[in-house]
Amino acid sequence: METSAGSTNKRSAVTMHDVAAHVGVSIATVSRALSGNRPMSQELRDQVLAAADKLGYRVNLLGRALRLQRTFSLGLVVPDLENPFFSALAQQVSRSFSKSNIDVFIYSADNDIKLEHRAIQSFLGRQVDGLVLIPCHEIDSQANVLLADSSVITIQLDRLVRSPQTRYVGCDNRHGMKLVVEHLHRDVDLNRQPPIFVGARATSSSAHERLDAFARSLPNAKRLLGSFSFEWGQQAASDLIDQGVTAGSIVTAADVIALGVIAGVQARGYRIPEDFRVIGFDDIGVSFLAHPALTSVRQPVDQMTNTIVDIVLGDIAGHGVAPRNARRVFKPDLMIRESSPSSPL
Amino acid sequence: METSAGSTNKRSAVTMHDVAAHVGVSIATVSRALSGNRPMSQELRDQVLAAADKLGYRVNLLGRALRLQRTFSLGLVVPDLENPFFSALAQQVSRSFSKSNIDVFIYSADNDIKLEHRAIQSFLGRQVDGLVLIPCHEIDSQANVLLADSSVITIQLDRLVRSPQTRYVGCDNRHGMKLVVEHLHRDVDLNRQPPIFVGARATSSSAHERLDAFARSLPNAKRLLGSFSFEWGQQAASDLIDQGVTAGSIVTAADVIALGVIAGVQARGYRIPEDFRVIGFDDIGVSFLAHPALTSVRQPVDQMTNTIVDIVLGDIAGHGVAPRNARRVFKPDLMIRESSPSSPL
DNA sequence: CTGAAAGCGCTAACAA
DNA sequence: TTGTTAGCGCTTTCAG
Repeated sequence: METSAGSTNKRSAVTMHDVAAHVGVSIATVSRALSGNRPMSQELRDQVLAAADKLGYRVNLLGRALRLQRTFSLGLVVPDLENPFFSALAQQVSRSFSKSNIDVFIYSADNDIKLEHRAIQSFLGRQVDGLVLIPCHEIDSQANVLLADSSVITIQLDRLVRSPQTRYVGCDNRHGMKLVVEHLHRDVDLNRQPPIFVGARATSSSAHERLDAFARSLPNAKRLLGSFSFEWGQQAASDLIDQGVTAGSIVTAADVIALGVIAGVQARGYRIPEDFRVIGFDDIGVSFLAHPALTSVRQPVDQMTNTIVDIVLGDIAGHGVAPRNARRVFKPDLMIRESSPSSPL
Repeated sequence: METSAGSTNKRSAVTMHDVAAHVGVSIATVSRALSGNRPMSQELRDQVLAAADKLGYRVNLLGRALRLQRTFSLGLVVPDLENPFFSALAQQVSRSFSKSNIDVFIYSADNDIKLEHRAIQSFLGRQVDGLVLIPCHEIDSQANVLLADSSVITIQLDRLVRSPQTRYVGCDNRHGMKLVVEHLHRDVDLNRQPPIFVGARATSSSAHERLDAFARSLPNAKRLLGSFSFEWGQQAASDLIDQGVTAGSIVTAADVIALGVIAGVQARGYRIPEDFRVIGFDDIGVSFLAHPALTSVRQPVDQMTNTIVDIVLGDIAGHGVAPRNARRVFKPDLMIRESSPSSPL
């Protein structure tokens, strides 16, 4: 009576031995019948298949993997699923692999370097065929990335740890920021709406590069640095207005920040884009929530994730893979919308 | 030269045999030293540990799992990670299990019943210790849920497939809607701002229950049904205004819809809450993006996910688990904010 | 075309 | 305390 009440899950699944016994053949025959890539008599195969179906046989992928030294799986470690950009990326990576025979498993590190380590250890221990990492931190994640890379093909996505010898797929952040700056010079009266940068502290490569590119182009512009969050954008807007700023072209390091800025600006009664222009970065995830619609740098996510598929499948097939230090960086586009239109105001 | 260029990942990992040989003991000793739960001499243990460390040994969890018939893993299948409510749920499930020794792996079904099936097959084949499912579809997912439930402890989260005998953890949608209706009766001039429901077609139990509860309480109210998306909310707002509606209390079936309604209403120049009140459901994910802040029914997500942990750990430990048909439903709260304040306008 | 047997890496029962 | 061995479920030589 101490056993589970009402639970009748069959933990001891039916194995190939059961199927073999049922038909009266060897397990080798069952294996061949199921895999289908060895010559054998059609009627025996049909018999085996029927028996497998009848008994409810399901292959134990652990046994197969142990024998094959392949798991047909990929681990994806993301810093935080509540960040809509990362969840959108995760979704897109999954979707790109769904056309292949590789299963993508997502692990959220919850912005915790220890959990990130645990995720990688777990994936490696489970012998994934590849690993895609969006590192939590530009410095602290380095050891984690190297650990992964030493055991299995690993690709960093979006963010890049300081380390020369690891594969990376991402977008050209500097180019994206260049597009933004060109837009400002071309379409904006910068005397009336001077540029202001609301970014994130440089704890990740994307924060780093976007800030850097902006600062080089517009070294005299005001810069505020916080985190990749809505709250920070909101607060930055509030701070600016408290400082007496009543107009400007606010360039942000991410759409989530831009959404916060918009909310903060509007809450204080200013208009977008008449008083403040707002420009985002990423153009993915929830950026469609912005009102007015957000001018933003669109990352070429499809290209990025398809490239990852190519690299991983290439490595598995074993033919001339991207070298270990390959950096595949794609050029983003600027999507001009209402929050910073292409005409001076 | 046809081998991978520059790739030197060691696919053949170091095993217990290597460690054993290095120290000059049997693999059993290595196993005992590493697991640490068998009596053995301290110095030998230290020796083994040192060797394991030196050689870069990492346990192969496939081998262990095959032997133990346990994987210390849980599969979580979500319909769609781009829906911020589901990604927030996934994050919270992960977080709740991070305190345990169970790893949570997330699989996105991309709202596709075939992919959902593949995810479940993959998890079952990989012998997960448990499965948490947010089914894609109230009807079509039934076979998938039953498949899962027949092999391993499985818990449906948030959405419930039509089937009597499966475990479920969720929130009391009818009670949540009741709180909303009470709020309307108590705080709103319903002659000036009559109730309107903007929901989702009843293809999932949550859509179903929320609609049903609203319709029973306010049978004469206008009802519009679409999907769980921002776009639908936006369009519904637009449609209403096109129909000549200029004021109302818009009750939605989800925050994502509410955000769309807010955008749609504001785009047409109406004010919230003076013209239209807007009330959400879930209060999780990106609902903080709303401006004005969104009055919403808050799901008790912590309670829900902690309950899942209890059920799963209980099942694994084998002591008197929740029966197979257990339904654990938690009462939500109404969070009253600016989009529908507690005073008539 | 089919079967016997080895072995992927691990743990635990049994011996010593 | 330590070693030997069986076996978890599978695929694949190697014989027949």
